[in-house]
Amino acid sequence: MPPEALRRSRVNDLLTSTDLNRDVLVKGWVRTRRGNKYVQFIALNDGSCLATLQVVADLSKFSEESLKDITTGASVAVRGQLVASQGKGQAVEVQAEEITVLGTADPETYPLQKRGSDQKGISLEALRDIAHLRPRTNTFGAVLRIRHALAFAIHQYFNEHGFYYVHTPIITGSDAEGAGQMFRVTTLPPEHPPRTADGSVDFAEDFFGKQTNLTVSGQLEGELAAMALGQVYTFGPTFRAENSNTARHLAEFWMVEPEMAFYDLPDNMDLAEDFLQSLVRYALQHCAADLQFLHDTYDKELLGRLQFVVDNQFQRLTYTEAVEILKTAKQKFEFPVDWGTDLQSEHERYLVEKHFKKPVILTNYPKDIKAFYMKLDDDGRTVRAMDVLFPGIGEIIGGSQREEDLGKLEARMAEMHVPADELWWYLDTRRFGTVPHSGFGLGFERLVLFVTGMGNIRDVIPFPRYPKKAEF
RNA sequence: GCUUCCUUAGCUCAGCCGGUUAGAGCAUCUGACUGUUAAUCAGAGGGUCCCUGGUUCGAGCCCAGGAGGGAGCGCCA
Repeated sequence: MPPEALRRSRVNDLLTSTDLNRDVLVKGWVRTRRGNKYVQFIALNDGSCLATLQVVADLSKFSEESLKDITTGASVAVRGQLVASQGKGQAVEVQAEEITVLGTADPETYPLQKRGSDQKGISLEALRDIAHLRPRTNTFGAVLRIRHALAFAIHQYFNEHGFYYVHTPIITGSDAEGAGQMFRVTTLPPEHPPRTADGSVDFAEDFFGKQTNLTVSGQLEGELAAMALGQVYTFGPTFRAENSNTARHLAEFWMVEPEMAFYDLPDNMDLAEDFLQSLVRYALQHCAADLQFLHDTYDKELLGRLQFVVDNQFQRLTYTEAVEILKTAKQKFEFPVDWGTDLQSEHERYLVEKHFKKPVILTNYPKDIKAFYMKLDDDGRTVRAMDVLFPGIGEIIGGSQREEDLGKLEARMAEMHVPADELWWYLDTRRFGTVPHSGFGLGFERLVLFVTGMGNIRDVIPFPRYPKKAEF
């Protein structure tokens, strides 16, 4: 077969191949090159897996000069024989016949040189400054493959359970969704915007003829779709203009929001629990090598923790019961626990990591600390809210049964100063054929954070956006 | 936004009580070595000590302001 006819093989396929002693073509990026003047070894990675393929260059076939540009980070195409490895450490290797350098990487300026024998490489913080190159590291390759697998598993889960994927708008005309500060979307000139008679900016002149923002949630539109399709979900970008500086917040993140007609709160909890367990199980089954690497490198309890979540039921209890546990806890808290105030993250951590030692679903929060659309309990004091709390992450899911009674919903909106006239279309769902329904929001990066065991949410999204950072 | 810590070579970090010419490991470069495995061995090059100002005979070190980053908290997913 002439070399031109050879199809490129992926590194992952070659490493697992038992079809040896054949011509192969591989292309990828050089991780390291080592050897002597007689034989050189090139570790080649193409992103198809964590491992590298060993390419052997016999110096009787290659001049030292021709290998000079094969440095860490360079891209190459290799044609050669796939053979059983002569050395230890790998089953197969490629005896190179021909190596073409596709792109060089100047060793003096390419920042991702191999790690030293002291094991100290470039820190995760330093890698954030070169986020355009960090996918080439073992860590970010593993994280991005796991991130992909989880996104795929989400679509697969919902598809298999009769949910429809709906696309809710990114630009929204209402700022009444109540989930935090919003980013304004405008085409008005920032220097001299048109003004109304009273001097304020005249948004009637703006692109949409009104003030518009980036969405903070697709939930309200998701509810509209659920009132026709039954079970739906959204999976899209979400924007919060909060000045949040933590390892668990981003200004731009991806959120999964299922919304189900005819689901009450227990149905909602059942779905959330099965959903999360299925996703973690999927990652364990399909990302074993990448997870093992992250386990060995960063977090020796990662695999045990993931398996535990899959194997054990989540602990369900009401907010009121949680407050009782916290009040009698021997642990000293910085903030006092009082019925009616929201739990601090130290309280949530105690419940999850110390008291129950498993994921917790807290329900029936006081109505005054939750959103207007949550269904009021019969006692009139609490609402049918649920927060799923995970170890190390805190709140990974927030959801509720929605208030389906028009009168009660309007009363809650009035109480909480939510402008009902702007949400006339939302209220129409309660006006025409209203049904009990529920839903929740899963922070996708928080899921990736949990599954990868990474410590900072900025390291589980390719190009993180947070206060003072929109590079790349 | 608040609290707190940090910023010294490409990277990870030392740097004593304020005292001569700024230190290590890794990386890079050069050389050696017939199958390496984070190769090994020998040598070399590499510095705006984050910035600005101040104190001092003398500042990487002390003081003030600024910038950037980490961790914790709040907001939440």
